[in-house]
Amino acid sequence: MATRTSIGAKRERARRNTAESILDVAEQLVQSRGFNAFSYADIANTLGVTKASLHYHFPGKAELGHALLARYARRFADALAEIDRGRLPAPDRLAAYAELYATTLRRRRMCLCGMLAAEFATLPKPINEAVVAFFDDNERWLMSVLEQGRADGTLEFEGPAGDTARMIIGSLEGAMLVTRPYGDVGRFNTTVAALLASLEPQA
Amino acid sequence: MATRTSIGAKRERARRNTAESILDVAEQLVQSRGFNAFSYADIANTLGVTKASLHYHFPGKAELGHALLARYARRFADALAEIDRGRLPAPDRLAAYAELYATTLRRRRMCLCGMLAAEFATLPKPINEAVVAFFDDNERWLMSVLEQGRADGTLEFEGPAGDTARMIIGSLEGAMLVTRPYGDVGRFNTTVAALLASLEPQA
DNA sequence: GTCTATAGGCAGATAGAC
DNA sequence: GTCTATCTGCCTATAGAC
Repeated sequence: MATRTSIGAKRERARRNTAESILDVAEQLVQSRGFNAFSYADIANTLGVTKASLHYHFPGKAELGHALLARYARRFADALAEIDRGRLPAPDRLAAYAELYATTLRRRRMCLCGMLAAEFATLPKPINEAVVAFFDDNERWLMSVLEQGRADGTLEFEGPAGDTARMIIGSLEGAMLVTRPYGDVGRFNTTVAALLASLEPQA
Repeated sequence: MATRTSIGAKRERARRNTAESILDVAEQLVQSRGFNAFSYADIANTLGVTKASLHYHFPGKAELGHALLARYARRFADALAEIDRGRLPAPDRLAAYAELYATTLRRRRMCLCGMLAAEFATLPKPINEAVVAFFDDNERWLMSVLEQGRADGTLEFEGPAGDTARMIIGSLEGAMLVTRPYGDVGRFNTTVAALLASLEPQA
């Protein structure tokens, strides 16, 4: 049968590249405008193809969104793994983590999951579940950094590490959210500096 | 001429009440679903009137949104004035401020301006300007509380009060944003507790 | 003030040719 | 894989009767 597994490797690569291009454009649109504020027509016009063509790669908007989120979560996990690879002290890992957000903001984008969290009440269930999973992953990673930092004395905070992890995620997402209307990254940076400083051990 | 000033006071009141009801429903929809995810049809169905009737009170969605924001900002300012009226110590004022957010969250809503900040790139200019003005107002109020607290020794923080004010706004907005997918207000409360504790003078 | 009726556009989606 | 053509439905908005 003429399934995808039987088509040539070259074509398969082309198909994947098209799909990736679609996700690239969709990602930019969702992160800057929101899931409910972009259409297949937007992507089609940007790429110079028709809407029908997009439906070949992603049957519907829900599937596109889910694929988008899966890729985003994978990349984010890779970025965290890359930070870990450096074997940096805990405070430096936190700074590197915050820098991931700053980079997104400099591209005038909101965190994908922060945007989707705002639209949560209107999204398909699979997308919602992936959003929660994303935050859970972030929380776990931060918890381990925080606990390590507290153990070796490079970080200082009270209560469960999970609470502080949640506070960090919330603060970074919120700083992004409020900063974007001002278009001023400095606004974000001062908040991050204050946040990281509050976790430093008292002299 | 048959302007609004010439109609009876009774009718004028009825008109205002209808307009208020429309704003009530719109507010609920925007805060839970977003400006781009509700329609005149949603409001009309909820109130049991037709879409055309809504257009009598608010010519278009942009005007409705602007009126909504104006009312919200006015009420928020009133709430802040009410907090000031109590002449509480600075830390208590901050707690009361955070409680405004908590109340919104308990009603399963996002801060109106936090939601609109997410959708910023897609909104009419007048709405965007009102969103920025709202955050500016909040920042000013927090600044004065923070400075007063630092002066009388009830609060402790480093750097300009404006930076800490921005951090507080961002943290509260972000905590709301991330908490909503979990539907667990406790998540929000732990962040707020940590935030307020970090501003307490060191023992 | 609220209604019916309707315009005009864009959304997401599908069928079928190439 | 991408196209043209088309469907259906919902959107914002308006005209005009009551």
